[in-house]
Amino acid sequence: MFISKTSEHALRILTYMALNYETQLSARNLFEELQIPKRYLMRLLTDLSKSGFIKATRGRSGGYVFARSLDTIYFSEIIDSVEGLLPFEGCVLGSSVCPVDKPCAMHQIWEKPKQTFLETLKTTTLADLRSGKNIRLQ
Amino acid sequence: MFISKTSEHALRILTYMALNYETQLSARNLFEELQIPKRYLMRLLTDLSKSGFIKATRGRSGGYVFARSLDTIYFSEIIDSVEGLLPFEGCVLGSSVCPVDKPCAMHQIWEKPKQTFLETLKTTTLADLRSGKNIRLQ
DNA sequence: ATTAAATAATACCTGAAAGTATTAATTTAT
DNA sequence: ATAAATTAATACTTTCAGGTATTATTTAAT
Repeated sequence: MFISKTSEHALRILTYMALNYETQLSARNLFEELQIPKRYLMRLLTDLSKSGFIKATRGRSGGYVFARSLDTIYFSEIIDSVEGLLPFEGCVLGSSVCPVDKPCAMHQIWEKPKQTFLETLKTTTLADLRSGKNIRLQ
Repeated sequence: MFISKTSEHALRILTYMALNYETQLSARNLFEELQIPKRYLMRLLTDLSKSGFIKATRGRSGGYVFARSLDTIYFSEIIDSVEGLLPFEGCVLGSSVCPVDKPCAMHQIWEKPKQTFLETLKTTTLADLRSGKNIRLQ
């Protein structure tokens, strides 16, 4: 729950790569480290290439490295590219159930933690993991 | 996402019932108000009966009323009975991926909003909806 | 007694996400 | 040139939450 398994995998892949961004990593390397189902992992890597986060080198000594600077890749963008951020931005009970003029019972309960979560996602980059800089919490 | 559709339905059912707790409501009544798929709604009502939140009266003038006082029913208990609270209490990337001694990349990001959310769930009852008392946000 | 209107139990269906399989394309080492 | 090691594309399979269908049971009005 909370985030899809696919987003979960994507985050694990990219955060691991971020902590080792100097080195090109192959699908095999990542599989050994992350234990994400191999074929699924390979597909996700291709997806992440297409999305422009990483770039692939094919052929015998191929593998993946980041296509962009780490400090430009926000956690929000990663989730957004995989499953979209919209579901996180609406109310827990969905926007149709929770119109602005008559908020649902969960609205207040969810509003604050949601904002905190989204804010952090939108202000934290992969570079923040490396720098050891404390991740901003609110 | 975030909470399952089934929890979503359960919350909508119980919060609506809470705002009308004086009156016995049938599945038909609730269907007309909530537009949850009829047969699914009926099954959920049976589940909520078994869980002890509401009690059913069968037969011609049957329907549902609360089985317990509203101020004893916490939002956390509702979600817990439907899908369990555990997934909400662990880390975003799952506890196997995020061991205590080596927290995952998302751990810090999620920790604070998670606590706020859970705290509110655990301290808010259905009675708080009726009383109009401001729901505690942190 | 019969019928209508309600809940209960249980088995089945469906669509989408997660995961697998197969084959093609690319590159480098030999 | 050939083979080995990699990524790419695409189609297939599996699983499960969400939703349906069917039939049984209970109760009250007539």
